[in-house]
Amino acid sequence: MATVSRVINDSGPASPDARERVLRAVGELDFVTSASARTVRPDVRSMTWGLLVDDVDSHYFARIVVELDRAAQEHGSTLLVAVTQKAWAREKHLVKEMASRRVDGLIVVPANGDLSGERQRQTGVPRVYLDRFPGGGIAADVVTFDYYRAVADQVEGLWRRGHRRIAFVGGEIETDPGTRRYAAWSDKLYEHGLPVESRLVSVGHGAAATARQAARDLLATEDPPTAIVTTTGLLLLGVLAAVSELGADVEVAASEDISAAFLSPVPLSLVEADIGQLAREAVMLLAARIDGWDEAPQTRILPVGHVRHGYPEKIKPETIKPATTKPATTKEERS
Amino acid sequence: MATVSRVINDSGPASPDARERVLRAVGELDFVTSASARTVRPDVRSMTWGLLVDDVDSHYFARIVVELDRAAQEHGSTLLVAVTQKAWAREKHLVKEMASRRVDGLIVVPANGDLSGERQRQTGVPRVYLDRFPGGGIAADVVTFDYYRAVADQVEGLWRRGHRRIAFVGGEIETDPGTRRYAAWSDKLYEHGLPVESRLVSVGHGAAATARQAARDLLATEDPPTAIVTTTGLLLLGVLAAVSELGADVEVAASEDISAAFLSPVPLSLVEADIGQLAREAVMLLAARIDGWDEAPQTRILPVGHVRHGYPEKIKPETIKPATTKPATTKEERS
DNA sequence: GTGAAAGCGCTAACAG
DNA sequence: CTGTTAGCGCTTTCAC
Repeated sequence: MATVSRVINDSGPASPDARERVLRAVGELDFVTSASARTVRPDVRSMTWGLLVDDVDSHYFARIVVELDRAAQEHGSTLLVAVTQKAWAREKHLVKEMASRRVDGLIVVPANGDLSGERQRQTGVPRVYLDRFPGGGIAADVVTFDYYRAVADQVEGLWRRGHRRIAFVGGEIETDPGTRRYAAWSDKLYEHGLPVESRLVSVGHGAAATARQAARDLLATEDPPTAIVTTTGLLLLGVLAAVSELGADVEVAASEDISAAFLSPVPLSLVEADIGQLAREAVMLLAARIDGWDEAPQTRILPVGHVRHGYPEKIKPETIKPATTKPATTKEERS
Repeated sequence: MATVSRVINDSGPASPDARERVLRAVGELDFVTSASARTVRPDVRSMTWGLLVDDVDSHYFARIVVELDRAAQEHGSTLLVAVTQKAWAREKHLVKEMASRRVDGLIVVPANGDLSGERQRQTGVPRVYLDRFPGGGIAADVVTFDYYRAVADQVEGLWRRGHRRIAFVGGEIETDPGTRRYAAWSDKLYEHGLPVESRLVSVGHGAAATARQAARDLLATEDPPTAIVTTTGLLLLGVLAAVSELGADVEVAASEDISAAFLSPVPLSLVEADIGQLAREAVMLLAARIDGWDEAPQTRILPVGHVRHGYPEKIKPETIKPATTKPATTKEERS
């Protein structure tokens, strides 16, 4: 038995004859060693990492899976993915499940369902949070993009191009990264003395259909926005559906890239995030933690770029209304 | 020790006192049983299934992951996903890896890299192939959609709407499901006595960019097609990019659904596949195999629906050329 | 260069 | 109801 182990793992001496006999038998029997048995001992690495994703339906998360898989592979580890379906209970369950499988480390896109601090209960497995702050005020390693700056820059751009009524269509703003995006939008408006009116805001959307209805409603008012800032690719599609259906003349900005952006009927500015870099940063951090590195929890906020579609020839200056001369509404009016 | 095991798994008697003490200790220590240790014995089920996907970048595969995850969960198993990156070598490696992790069964979207029959070497793990025939002429359980019929119906529809020059822009046609789609297109054209000219065909595309160029080239000929049949969402985006850039007046059909379909500048007909059903069928089959069911390998070819966008008001009949009166070219002329 | 043996964490079988 | 024990497949240590 010991000889077989030594041959298979190339971990010790074996005579050419023994080696050959072992390898032949392995071939004939299609023998695969049991990772389970090997990792019974708590002191051995399983060379397996776990990734817990929210939901892989979105193109963005799909890319995260692919990039992390590649990064893990480069590191010599296998990545096992499980889907939390945006459910906090399921995330908790899967963390245990992964811990039970003796993964060396865990990369988690937090479900953000329960921020009561419950997340505190860390299992011993090293963990890096991806894309979102885990909430509950817990200190942990986090790698994410600079969504605040991304949205702030977009709003700034819209302002410079003359827009004075800029609406916001977003998802959940009580949890990250919705919080950051919403804050960027409202801070920028406030900074420029623009009214942060509640009728320019529609949030809490989780599907394209409701975002579409929201955009429709926004555009149907008597004083419609000349630009709409939205967040995920999903919501963007909803907004674009409304825009194209009404033939509305607005600019649109969103925080994710979509592959069909070139079909947009209106000027569109999107955020271009280097997901490969996100993955590499997370993997580097995780690998260090697994190796016992125990500095204080790290926060890495990666910069993003912007892409623009349908600029500038499609912009019709006459459709952009001049700035209102009314003073800006007070901060209290924010919804 | 035995009592602890019994309490944790609720698998035998334990006094209220013992139970309470055990549970308290578990809580305090954040104790998680080791799935590795439990599954050292080959006769126990790990209640874990493996899913090997090609590449999760495409929206279509992302949906497969989500649906299978849901189906596995309903069955009481956890799904572990790994990405083969369309590489046959990696698929082989990951099958071993999964087998080593003692998954109860495997759902594989075959990478189709090497059809030399190597795939024959089945490890003992029950396996169901998803979406594509594994190739190499091997007999195995397969669950897939009826891509032949899907494309045949689309071509038939185009014919009925008067199209007589119908091009094909596809991916790899030597392997499934490209083979089936290409065959459907060419069979239908042949059936209607239309020329299956090589200049109406451009295949082998794996990215939107090359499909775009191909569509550009097709549309730039002196006798351009009035309709383009394409396959995946990726290629469709390429084709739509060319169409919208040239302002071409063609109909387009594709075998996948894309969420931005409503933005299409031209009439578009897409295949609508019930991925939930695909997942459920695969899971049902796999569960049966795991339970020892050993009938002959099954092939399930699921029917698909069609969705149409931009019909019928956008169709301008005068742009559709009448049928050529020349006799159809011979079958030999197919490329 | 090889083999015997211990021990990883767990559960099933059995004895008390 | 509880505790002892064997054994799952593997690697490591140690003696030969």
